[in-house]
Amino acid sequence: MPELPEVETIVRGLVPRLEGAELGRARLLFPPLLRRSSGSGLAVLEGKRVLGVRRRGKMILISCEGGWTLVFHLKMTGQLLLAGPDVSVDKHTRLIIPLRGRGLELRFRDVRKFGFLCCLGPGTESSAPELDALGPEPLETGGAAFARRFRGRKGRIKGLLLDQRVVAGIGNIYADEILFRARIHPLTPAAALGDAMLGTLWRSVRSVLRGAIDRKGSTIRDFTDPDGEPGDFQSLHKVYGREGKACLACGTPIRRIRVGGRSTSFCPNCQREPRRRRSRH
DNA sequence: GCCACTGTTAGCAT
DNA sequence: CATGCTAACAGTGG
Repeated sequence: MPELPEVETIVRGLVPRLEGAELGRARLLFPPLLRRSSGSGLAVLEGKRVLGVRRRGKMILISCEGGWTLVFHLKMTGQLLLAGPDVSVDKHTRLIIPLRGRGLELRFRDVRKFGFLCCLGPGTESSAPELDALGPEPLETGGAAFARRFRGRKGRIKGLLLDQRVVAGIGNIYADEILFRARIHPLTPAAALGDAMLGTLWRSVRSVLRGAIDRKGSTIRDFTDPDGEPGDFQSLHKVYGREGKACLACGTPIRRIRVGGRSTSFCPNCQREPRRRRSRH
């Protein structure tokens, strides 16, 4: 499930123990994980130090000496874990990179194998399509710039929130929570939202994502931080996973529909149906 | 056993 | 360009 708040939680957990660490020899247990690499795979990393760990959208970027950058995407079930070498390695572990002198390993674990890793050489970071196509960071974008990404667009607002090219980092859970907070129906065409509502949407994006980061993310099934600790924002979800339960604002049963193939939960009273185009008669 | 469902997103058809 | 469906994979629950 890792969306922006979960990925941010992972990055914050990695920073103190990864930055400055020297990488050992990587063991790639599931080679298809490595989607893009310049030259000889991960061998180039051995002996290099980690200079920084940061997040871009839902991706984790680990920059190393020599201008090399590791880019992880966790997709549905990926995890980055810090474990002692004595901790058992299960069948879902896809990559192990020892951290020399720290008694720790960085491990990538991914039950469904959707996740990927890119190992980008010096100067190639901006040419990676995975990064290049991403929209702006929602927590670093002002209200006017945010509104501009949506204003006048014909697509449904939920679909646009999920589109990583429009804005980076929002996934299915937080899209529903954001729309509930903004009191916007998920099927509303973006073009039907005036600047006032786009402002409300922008503030909802920020408060929901910040609140979730404060709670260290949502654990629905298997999300954990690098130490294996779950988040607890799921206890504050207003609509996701609450189909049939009473809306916490008005008591109306939460409904679940499908929008663009994605399960979508909302309150039919708080989030009013967009005006349908009426056929003339 | 079978079927539906799951937090992502790339690719392809319409 | 927009929208909608499927696949990639594995596990869970009815």
